[in-house]
Amino acid sequence: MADEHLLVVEDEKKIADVLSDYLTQAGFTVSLIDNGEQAVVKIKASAPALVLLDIMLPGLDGISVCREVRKFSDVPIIMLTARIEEVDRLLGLEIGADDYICKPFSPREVVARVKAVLRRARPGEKPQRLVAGPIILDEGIHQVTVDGATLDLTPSEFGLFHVLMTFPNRVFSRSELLDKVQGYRYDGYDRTIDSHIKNLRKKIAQRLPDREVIQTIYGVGYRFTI
Amino acid sequence: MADEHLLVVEDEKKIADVLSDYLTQAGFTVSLIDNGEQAVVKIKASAPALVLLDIMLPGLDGISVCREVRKFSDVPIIMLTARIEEVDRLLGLEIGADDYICKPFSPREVVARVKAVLRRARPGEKPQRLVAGPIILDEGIHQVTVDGATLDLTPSEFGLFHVLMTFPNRVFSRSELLDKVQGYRYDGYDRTIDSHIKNLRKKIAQRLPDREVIQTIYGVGYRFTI
DNA sequence: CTGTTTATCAATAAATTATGGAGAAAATGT
DNA sequence: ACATTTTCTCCATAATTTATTGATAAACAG
Repeated sequence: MADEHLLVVEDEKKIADVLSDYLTQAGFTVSLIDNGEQAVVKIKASAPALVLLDIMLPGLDGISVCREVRKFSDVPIIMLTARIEEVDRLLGLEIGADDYICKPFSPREVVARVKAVLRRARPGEKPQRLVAGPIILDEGIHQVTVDGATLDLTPSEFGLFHVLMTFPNRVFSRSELLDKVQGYRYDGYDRTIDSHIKNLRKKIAQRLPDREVIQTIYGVGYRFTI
Repeated sequence: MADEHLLVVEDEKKIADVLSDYLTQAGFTVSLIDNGEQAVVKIKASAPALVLLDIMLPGLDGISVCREVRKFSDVPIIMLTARIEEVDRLLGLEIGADDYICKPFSPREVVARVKAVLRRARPGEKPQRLVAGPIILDEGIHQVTVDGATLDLTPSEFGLFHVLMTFPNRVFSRSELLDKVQGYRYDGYDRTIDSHIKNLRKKIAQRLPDREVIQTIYGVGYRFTI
């Protein structure tokens, strides 16, 4: 098995360690996170192959984490729940997870499910690349290239550009962009987006000096155009 | 956003007020109820578009309210809970809520979730494009095109044209147009609209020289005709 | 013809966005 | 755990865009 990187989000250290042990032994590389906020950040930054996500977490709960993540990534997510009845309810909430495992689970089962989900996720992969003229945004490797040259973007810049590129021509308001990029459990200053846009524009302009790829719609927001 | 009516069931006045403020600002109409019994009656009577329901209530608690309501209505319900652990418990109870938000929550999050639930609940979204002959107004990309050529409109011009185009042939008075476009100001000078109409006409005329798309009804106002 | 309504113009006011930079926060390396 | 680096957020202010207004001319209705 190729060396694939998994992220386990679990606050009970004992469970986390057991999972980590078995998964490592199965040939995966495993990172542990014990809270929701960090999980979202980590997923955005490290783009794991799969996430094992406990529902009960301190701070941002698993359901919210899942929702957040789905705003910027299709990474496979397996939810860990305390009781079987929960699964039905979860399915109704459309949170976008790929599988559910109930506690108490056998490590063997977890490994099997992880492999199953990975197998399922691999072939018909969703468009992990957004292409617009000379610009290519590759979700998988978390990288943007212009005419083949890589742009060195920060996480926020990447997230922002990703949202904009998913809907070319569509205008996004600042608060929409804030929501999509950082999640809505956040009270931020609209104008922070301006700063990121400024830096993003500067980096893009290094490679595409003549074109204004990100346009300002006065009184409304920003949009991306090829 | 269409003017939609929400019901907030919350006994802590401070929280209720904050919620009301933010939701109102987001364009919703909000009613407040501070106890469960009245909530059920109110929901039956006023058929709100969505209910925000605190779990801890004097008298009939939120869970019971939710169950009651589900006997006669599918109105979307978002539960407000004090602790994340409660959500796990609630998920098992199958009370029929559409989403859960834990305190303390940011108003931004609440607004976002309300919109998300409404979006999900809404069957077919409204057409986001208005078409009239060669003229297309696209709300999503905030753009008006005439025969494929883009018009560069200011926010007021766009808003004005949007209102006019929603009801072709209907005459709008100046104060009506002022209200629809800016919503908040009373002290506005009717004749301001004239200026905007002038500029709008000029921009449209560049692409449609022969037709008078915006007509003046002397002593009444303006109307849009194909 | 006369009073009223609308059109146009351009100066000024108001609102929005751009930008640079400082300090905070977060991530990273040791 | 600590120091270093990177990134994020926010603020002040400059630059830009849009809105408003009043004056005046033109069009309209009776």
